[in-house]
Amino acid sequence: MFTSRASQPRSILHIDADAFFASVVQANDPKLMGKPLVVGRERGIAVAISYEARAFGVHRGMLMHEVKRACPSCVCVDSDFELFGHYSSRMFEIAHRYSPTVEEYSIDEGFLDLAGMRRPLRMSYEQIARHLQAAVKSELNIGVSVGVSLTKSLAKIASSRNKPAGISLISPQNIEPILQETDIHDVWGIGRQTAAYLRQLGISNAHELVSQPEQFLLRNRLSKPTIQIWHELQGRQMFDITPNSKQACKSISRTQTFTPASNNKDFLFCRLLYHIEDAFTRARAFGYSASKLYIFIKTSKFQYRSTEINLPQQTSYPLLIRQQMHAAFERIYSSKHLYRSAGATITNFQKNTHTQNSLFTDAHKIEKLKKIYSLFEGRNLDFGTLLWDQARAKSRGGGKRPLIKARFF
DNA sequence: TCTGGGGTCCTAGGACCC
DNA sequence: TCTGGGGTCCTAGGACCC
Repeated sequence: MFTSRASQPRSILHIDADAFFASVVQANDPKLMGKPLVVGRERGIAVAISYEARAFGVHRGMLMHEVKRACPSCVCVDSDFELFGHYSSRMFEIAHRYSPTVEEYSIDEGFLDLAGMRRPLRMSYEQIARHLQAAVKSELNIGVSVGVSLTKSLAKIASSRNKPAGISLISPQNIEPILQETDIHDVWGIGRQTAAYLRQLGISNAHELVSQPEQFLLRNRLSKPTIQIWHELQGRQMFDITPNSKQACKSISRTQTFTPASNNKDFLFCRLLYHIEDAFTRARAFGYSASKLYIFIKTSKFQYRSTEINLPQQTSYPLLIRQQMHAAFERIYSSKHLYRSAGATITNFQKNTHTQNSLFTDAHKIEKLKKIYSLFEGRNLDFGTLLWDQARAKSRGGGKRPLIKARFF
């Protein structure tokens, strides 16, 4: 195996599926192969677009009726995340044949550590890339683009150079012209804000960034991630490959936009409760309890008002903490604004090994709550939904018969 | 591009303590 | 009692990613 990897130059491969969702749908239904296709019908906006549809000018975020206008022959389908997940797992299974160290970065892209792999595989890096690409094509019938370079950031640039079905290697010999061709905003981790700031400083491509001395970055107060990227683009590895054993997520969020925007206090609070319940339902499915919540409401001008709630103890049942939730909501709500969405994130998870022994409630009460919750879960209902329905009925003036009479807040 | 949903990580500034 | 300097923790909010 690999003993002294640290002394070897790093070599990282980035694999990125081409139009993944659309490709999977096509691979799964050969009649659709080669046809313009859009995934995401259920939400009314195009989420994934096949290359055939892109040729008609269809792009991400387009409304479905606009898609139909731009490309009448376009086939539109719903997302099928089970199917996508299945193809994703198989793609990463294939990737594991070429390296024991694979990071599943997202459903459709990943990183492989290739250091030390040329000899056991009896292949050059370029051959490894070609074999991997060919294996995915022949076994799954989906196209991937592959980039190989010294760091994750450079490998990302490499894989994006010749999409679709591209293969690209960035070595110390060809690095400079490639960075010159790479717009600063196309560098992984440089978003709109940082790109705009860098342009102000006279930096518009990746090469201009790496040509600056570190002092320049410090003087201009660029953030830690930007400085890490600056190192990465020069071949110095800052971002490790972290093989994910598919375990723990760190937080669970739920949010939804509503129309029209509203400043109805009850309605907003009920939306929050609904999302908190939903997040906890998910957490319970993982066997998690949480001790920190974030709640936020977003104004019609896209400004966030948020706050956090720290619980004295892990919980799986948010009904136990509704006083804290209401107090937190009072901190962020102002009747002066209209709000377009509300959401919640729960975090600081612990695996539930045994039932929580209580500080602020007793075991009997928890057992009772569990029963109530399981009843709701079985019926696809929860307190949040009921409260929301109640608030909606109220805001329509039809609040004669509240679904729940209890005083929650 | 007038903007959906689910994530992760970083930072500035205040509170608090020594 | 007043003051300065520094460390740490917490919170709100940004920025970015897919």
